[in-house]
Amino acid sequence: MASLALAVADQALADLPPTHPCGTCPVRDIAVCGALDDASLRCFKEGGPTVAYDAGETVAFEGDAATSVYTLTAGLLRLSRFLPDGRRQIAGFLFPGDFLGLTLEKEHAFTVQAVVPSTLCRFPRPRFDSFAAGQPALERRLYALAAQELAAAREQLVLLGRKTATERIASFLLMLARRGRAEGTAADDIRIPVSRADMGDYLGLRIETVSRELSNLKAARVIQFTGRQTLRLCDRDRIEQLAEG
Amino acid sequence: MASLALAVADQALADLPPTHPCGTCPVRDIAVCGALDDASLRCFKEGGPTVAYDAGETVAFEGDAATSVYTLTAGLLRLSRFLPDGRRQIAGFLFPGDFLGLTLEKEHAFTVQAVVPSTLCRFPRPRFDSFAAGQPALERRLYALAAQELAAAREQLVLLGRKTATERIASFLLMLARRGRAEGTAADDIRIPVSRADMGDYLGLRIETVSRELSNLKAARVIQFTGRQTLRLCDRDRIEQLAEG
DNA sequence: CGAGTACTTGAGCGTTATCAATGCATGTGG
DNA sequence: CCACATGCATTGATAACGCTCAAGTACTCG
Repeated sequence: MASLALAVADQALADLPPTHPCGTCPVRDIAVCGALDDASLRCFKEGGPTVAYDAGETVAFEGDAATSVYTLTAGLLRLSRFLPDGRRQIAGFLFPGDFLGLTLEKEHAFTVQAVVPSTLCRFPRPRFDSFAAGQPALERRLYALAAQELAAAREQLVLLGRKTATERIASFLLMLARRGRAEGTAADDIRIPVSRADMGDYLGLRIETVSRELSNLKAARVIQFTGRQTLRLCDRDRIEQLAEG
Repeated sequence: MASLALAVADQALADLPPTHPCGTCPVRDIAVCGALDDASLRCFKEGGPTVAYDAGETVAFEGDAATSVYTLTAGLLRLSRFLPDGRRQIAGFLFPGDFLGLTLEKEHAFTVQAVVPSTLCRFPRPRFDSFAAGQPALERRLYALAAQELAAAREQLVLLGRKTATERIASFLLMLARRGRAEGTAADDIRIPVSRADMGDYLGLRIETVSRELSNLKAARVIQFTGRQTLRLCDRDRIEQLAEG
């Protein structure tokens, strides 16, 4: 399946001019652009710049006019909302290949920030919309992405509304394990790509609680730290049990 | 805007055979079907039955094969997830005109139940998918709906992850007020269409907490009950302040 | 009018938040 | 190379918010 997609992408790229920016795009086949053939892509990308952000930099503030949409080509972004007194909720993370701009609203509903140095491929929204209108495959892909994000958000609703701190941490680690596996990491090796603070604000917990729960799992020999951001699942059955209550 | 949509719908309906089920559909112009002209609609709906459920009945269980999609024509549905020990989280409610089936997954991710007696317009999924493939307007509408649901789910993430009980209740009441206004109710009159139990499981609170918070708002003269399920906002500024922390 | 269900109110407890201190890397300048 | 600053993570003590358990009240419907 993946190899088929790659083959198709290679085929398409073969016909792109050697200097075309999409020729070296690391997420060419997994991003929305994957819905386009080479001729469309060539036209599509004409003039759209690539932009880079350092760790911590803000791509867009909540309330800003959403004049562009993006594909994340490298790095990691977070979508967050701030309450007036400083409380923060992270609504989700964007990984390479993910699309930023799954909305018809004219303003950003969340603040978008780089967690680590990141690069994005930018498309002015009017251009993107008019282009999409003539490309049913692209629109279908957008729908598929939105449906997928919706499912993920609803899973997170269950976590935030009804799971205990232990269950939240266990669920989060399993989610990372799943993602890591998809990227080819050893099945039980996990890299937590964010700080404890981001983890807490994603899971609806304070940073101290995150730390304590991780320490509990370590003490129970369910996980084993191999670094501050890396760990190994020692007892996958147990952690799956913990994640579901 | 609404009147324009109605005019277009009337135009289209004028050409439908008098006995066509869509002719009397109360949500004809607001549902996904609104993206279709009369000829398409006539063909689209051919043979798809209307189904009815009593309050409390289950339309689909989590894990069931999702063999159909639906438009809710009357009533109210809830999407819920149950944890092994009986905890329940309601991920959302569906109101008349809403679409059930915004996913490409083959199984239902949530249990769907009628909150009050409800009727749905059913479409076998294979038929719906093949039909949609030839109707860009329908696919665009699906994307719009998914994007809208995604935004709503992310708002709810903020509520569940970071808001206090008081803030959750206030936010919920304002949401109902907004919805009521869209349907033409007096601006500050609210009908809570669900039980306290449903309210709690939607807001990540216990039923007792919901009750207590409502009592607090009543004691503070911010709201005034006109019935168990109906109330009036006496101090909208205050409640908006409460909702945002 | 009576039975059953839904909702409200109360008392006490537990999980997680808050406040505070300590630990542990990494980096900088003397 | 070490002293120190800085940023992030861990650990501890205490408190608060919302949960649990229990009783009481008020609808709704036969």
